[in-house]
Amino acid sequence: MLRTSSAAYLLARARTPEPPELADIAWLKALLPNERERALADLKVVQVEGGELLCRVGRPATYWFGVIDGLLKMSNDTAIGVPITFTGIAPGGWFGEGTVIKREAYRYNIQALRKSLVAGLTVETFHWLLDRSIPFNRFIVQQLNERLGQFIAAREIDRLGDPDARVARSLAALFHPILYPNVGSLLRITQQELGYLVGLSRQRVNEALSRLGVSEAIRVEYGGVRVLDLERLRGYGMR
DNA sequence: TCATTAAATTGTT
DNA sequence: AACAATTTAATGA
Repeated sequence: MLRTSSAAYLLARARTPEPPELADIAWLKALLPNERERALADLKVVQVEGGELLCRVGRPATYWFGVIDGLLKMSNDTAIGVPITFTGIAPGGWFGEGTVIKREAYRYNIQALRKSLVAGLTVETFHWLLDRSIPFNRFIVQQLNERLGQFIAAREIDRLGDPDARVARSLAALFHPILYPNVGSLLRITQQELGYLVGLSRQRVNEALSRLGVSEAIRVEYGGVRVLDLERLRGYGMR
């Protein structure tokens, strides 16, 4: 039961965003009043159900997306059909700027792991801001820089043999304060969802989380994980 | 608002 | 993969 969403469909369902949802968009606050006004007018917010695809490989990029609430995953289908997950995208995270800048087609699938609120800025407005706003450019540069760091870290995670360490580092990535500023100290994610992201069974994730809890790096809660010590989580299993 | 019931999530085998 | 226990969400008085 996998529903797909065309850009037109998303647009048709979009509603005008309300202040509480937009209050947490970091880059909006840095804009000049007239630029912010235009961005606000262009922003669309849609609710997507768990399992829905926001963008598909090959579709032309029409929006730059941001997660208001919920959890998404970025993945790709390999030649043999086994999808590989690149990363999860948590509240406050924005993505797709690489593709939007080049005016190309999406190179990955973005799927909602559960019901989520997603904001979209059109390519036109994105470029309009890129052409005149220095704060906006700063945000984008920082965004690209941080994400590069995260992808390099992800390569290391893949090579880690210890499942506990993989869960720890993947979790730490989702608590990245710059890429996902609105996660806070409590990340709403089920152990099943975390299993999808890390590529482990739910049982193994459960086991890993228990140990991370014992080490005081996190506290396992119903339907989520609370970070007690982000540094400890990042360095779990290293010596 | 409260009690009951269904659904989701977790911990364990 | 299956099970029971626990927590949350939904429902209706």
